[in-house]
Amino acid sequence: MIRVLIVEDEPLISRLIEMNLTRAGYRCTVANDGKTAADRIEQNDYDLALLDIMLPGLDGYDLLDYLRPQGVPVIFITAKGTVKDRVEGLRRGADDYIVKPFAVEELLARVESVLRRNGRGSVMQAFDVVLDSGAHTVLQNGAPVDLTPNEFLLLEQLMRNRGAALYRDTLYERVWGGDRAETDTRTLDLHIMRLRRKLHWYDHIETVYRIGYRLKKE
Amino acid sequence: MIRVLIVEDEPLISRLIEMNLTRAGYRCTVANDGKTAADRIEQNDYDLALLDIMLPGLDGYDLLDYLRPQGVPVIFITAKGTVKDRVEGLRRGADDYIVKPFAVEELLARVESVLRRNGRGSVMQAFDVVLDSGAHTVLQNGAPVDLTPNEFLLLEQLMRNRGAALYRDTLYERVWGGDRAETDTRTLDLHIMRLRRKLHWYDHIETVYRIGYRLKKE
DNA sequence: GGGCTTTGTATCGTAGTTGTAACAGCCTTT
DNA sequence: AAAGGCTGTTACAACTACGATACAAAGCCC
Repeated sequence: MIRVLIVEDEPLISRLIEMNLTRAGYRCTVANDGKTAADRIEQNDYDLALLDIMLPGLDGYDLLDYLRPQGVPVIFITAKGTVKDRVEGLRRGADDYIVKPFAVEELLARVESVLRRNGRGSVMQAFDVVLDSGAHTVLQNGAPVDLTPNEFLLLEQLMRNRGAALYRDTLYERVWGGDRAETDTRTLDLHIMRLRRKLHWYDHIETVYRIGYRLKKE
Repeated sequence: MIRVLIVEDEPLISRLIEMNLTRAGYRCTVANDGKTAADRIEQNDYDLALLDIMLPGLDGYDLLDYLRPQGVPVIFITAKGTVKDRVEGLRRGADDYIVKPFAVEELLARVESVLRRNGRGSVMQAFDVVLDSGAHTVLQNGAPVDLTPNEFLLLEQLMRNRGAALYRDTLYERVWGGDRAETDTRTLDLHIMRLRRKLHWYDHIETVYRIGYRLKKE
């Protein structure tokens, strides 16, 4: 279980973050000001902290000083996306920053990326496979499976959206990058085939004709 | 149940949208201005928001900033169909836009398309059949039914507009694409037949002579 | 640079899907 | 009741999409 501390004085924002991270499988704690945040930090171990810079009482920079010695990675949340703020945050040792307003995808991506860099990630399971996005490992029945980077990304997408039919476009976009608009190549099919072969998941990964692919539920 | 937030200050328009979406099976909430919309957003989870850009108080762009972080897809409703507005809306992260005045069919089509792209398929039920547009599956008495893509789309249309007689033109347009203006082929009848046969729905799908087809209500 | 892995294109075969043609039967109007 | 248009059904041929293999290009690690 990955514990995340959210320090943010705007309830609207903190609730958004909490909701989305909780839904993504993280355990969240929210603090509205620097003082209570410091208390929480003293009493608990966190795997990640999201800090608003501008806070009543102790500000984000102060909290960073508490957290860094503990080895807790920090992502700053800042309203002003000025270069100055950004540089200042990173200079002081933040792992990343995110500018309000932000897209939820971006938030999740950064959280995951930071956790990954720090050796922590979310763990997903489907059938006989356990995928650890932090450690970048895939185990099948406890035995490691050797996947290439793209195969890993593809599997991650399928597992993250288990049961849903994912459109070819969507998969191309999420695995190969947003600029890619290919629908006429066999690349995706090829990678699906390689996944099926490596995992012996010929039945578990279902083809949805003319739509895309879907990871069986159950 | 799919929840849709409609933010629109012209009662005539908002009522029109609400009526049609409600009839199509969505649960709607209407807000007349940006402030109340923000309140609603805070207190509820929505699966989709339809935002008029020009609003008293907070405008559509402001609301977009609240909604995007939550992962709520957004469709802008704009009076001015200028290229500039469209681009601006999409650039800021809207999923789609629709220009006033609009056809109801277009509205429904865009709503559906956006929901689908965002993986929020609706689950509909009629008689012994459950259709999940997200997973792209159809179950009859719990057993999966194998439908081809066009059969699936056709069934989806019938179920979404249960009880209403759908014109042949309308069905052609929604299933086969808007550019198609064929009324002289047997294609639609053929697909209706295939649906009736696969689902044993000889009575449930009714023929409306000279008009089109209708899915029986009860 | 050499050998390895990874990736993507080209290609072919196959399975699944689709629509037209053709005809039979039905509905409605006159 | 007859005529004329509409719909139901079948069969088949064209078409599209996917699975699979081989191979070449690109990246990577010594």
